[in-house]
Amino acid sequence: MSKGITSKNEDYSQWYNELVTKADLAEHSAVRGCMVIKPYGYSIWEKMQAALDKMFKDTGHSNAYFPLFIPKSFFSKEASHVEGFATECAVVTHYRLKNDGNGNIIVDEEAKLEEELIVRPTSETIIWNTYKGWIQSYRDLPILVNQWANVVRWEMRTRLFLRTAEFLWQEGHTAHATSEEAIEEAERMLDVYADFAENFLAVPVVKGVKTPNERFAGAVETYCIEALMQDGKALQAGTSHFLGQNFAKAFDVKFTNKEGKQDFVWATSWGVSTRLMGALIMAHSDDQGLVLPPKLAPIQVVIVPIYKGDEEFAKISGVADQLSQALKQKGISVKYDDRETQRPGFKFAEYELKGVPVRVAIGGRDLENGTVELARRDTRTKETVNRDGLAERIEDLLEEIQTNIYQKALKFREESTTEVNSYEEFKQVLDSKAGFVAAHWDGTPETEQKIKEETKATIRCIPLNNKQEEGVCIYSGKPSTQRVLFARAY
RNA sequence: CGGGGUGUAGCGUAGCCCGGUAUCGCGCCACAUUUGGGAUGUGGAGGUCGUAGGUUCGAAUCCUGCCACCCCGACCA
Repeated sequence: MSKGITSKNEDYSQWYNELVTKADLAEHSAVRGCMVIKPYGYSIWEKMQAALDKMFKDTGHSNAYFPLFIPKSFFSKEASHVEGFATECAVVTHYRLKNDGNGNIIVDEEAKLEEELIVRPTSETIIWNTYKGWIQSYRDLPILVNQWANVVRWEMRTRLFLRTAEFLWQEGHTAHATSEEAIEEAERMLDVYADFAENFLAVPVVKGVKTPNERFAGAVETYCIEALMQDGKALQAGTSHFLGQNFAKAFDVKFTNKEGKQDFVWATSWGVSTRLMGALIMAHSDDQGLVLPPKLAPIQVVIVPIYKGDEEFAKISGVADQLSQALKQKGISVKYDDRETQRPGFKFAEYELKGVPVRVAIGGRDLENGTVELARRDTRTKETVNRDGLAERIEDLLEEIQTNIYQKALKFREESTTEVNSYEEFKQVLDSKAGFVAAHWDGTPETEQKIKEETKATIRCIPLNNKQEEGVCIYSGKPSTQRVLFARAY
């Protein structure tokens, strides 16, 4: 491993790519657009899963699993849905290989599937086909199901975690008796995502709704959380959709309501993906490597011994083991790095690269003084502290770090959000400081499209509970009642 | 998918124009000395030059196809 990584100011993209590979999060695989998530990266994802899964369960949802393959005919049942996904679907056409006689393995043309199968890009169709059999009466509702799965979207251009051809995610799919209840569900799950982003990822997000242009294919309304990365580009971190009766109508899912009348079922779907890993990396990390929020760090505390000779090493290990035990009792994950093959400085650099929030170094002087050197990753500061009450102190420090990196990200977002009142100003801000640009918009898809073509900026969302104010559209000059958030986005 | 670029040991590279089986650094292995911010010395191992063909007495080098990655566009979580 070479020393250091590219500075993020020098080349943000390269900084990101190097960070992902050098911090051992993921690497490219032999398959185009697909990544291998390495153990360290996967353990962060597992922590995200655990936290989210609990939040889903706490809001009444259960996990289930639906097939990877979807009959092609299911797709054509919802017009806008098929339009949205058609261009990026992997299709299974055959079910057997054979030897061609020359030692080559080829597709057996005789083993052609009668109906081709789509590798799911999302599961609405297979799930609504299934729900049809589950729902007869209002008494069967609501259905509150989530699945953890992989999906495939044949992307032209991929980036580790941010956009890969195959990615991991969760997708919630719920069915309700009324429109109100479904909207409430979509909003509830948006709140769950925002809560997760802010309290676990330590990434502040804006909750909002998408414009029709940016809406999910098949949705009536798409809610989203938008985060801002350190390069001033926005990242959609999660979406929650109110699907209306679109899928119920496409798959003929009706129920008998309390009045004894037939009605179509109301639906939602919502998801977050391994893209959150990208958000996590780009929101906090620096030129020394990852900065992980303690709540998602696989290793929260690392202990590094600094010793001369076996005897001192043994004594330090004794102190380290004691501290490890005390920390573990508090539910803090700790690693004592007693490798004799690496020197302390090397270890310091390595754990900084991997984003371990707290480092404890114990040396000969500490043995004499009853102290340790306590270093925090977020500020890269260190101090010598007494061993008494150290576990408690570290417990507090972890919380402080969690709060600090959130506050830092929040401050950055606030400084990177600019209100503009003219198109000139709009373009100037986009090019000079980027970030979110709050501007009046006339509400038409045409204007949004023009602005996108001319500036690469899209409307990230119309914030929920947005302040209403009189104004004129920066592009068309037509009247507008509120500002929307524009940004260049991932 | 269109334009541009790259692919040589685990990583980063020289060599390619002008064909003669490969350079350097880091890392790796052994031993010794070291250990409070990426150690030093000595010795050693490791390469079908992305891949498949072609030209040639001979290909990392020339030609063609394919694969992958990076940057820019269109598309998208």
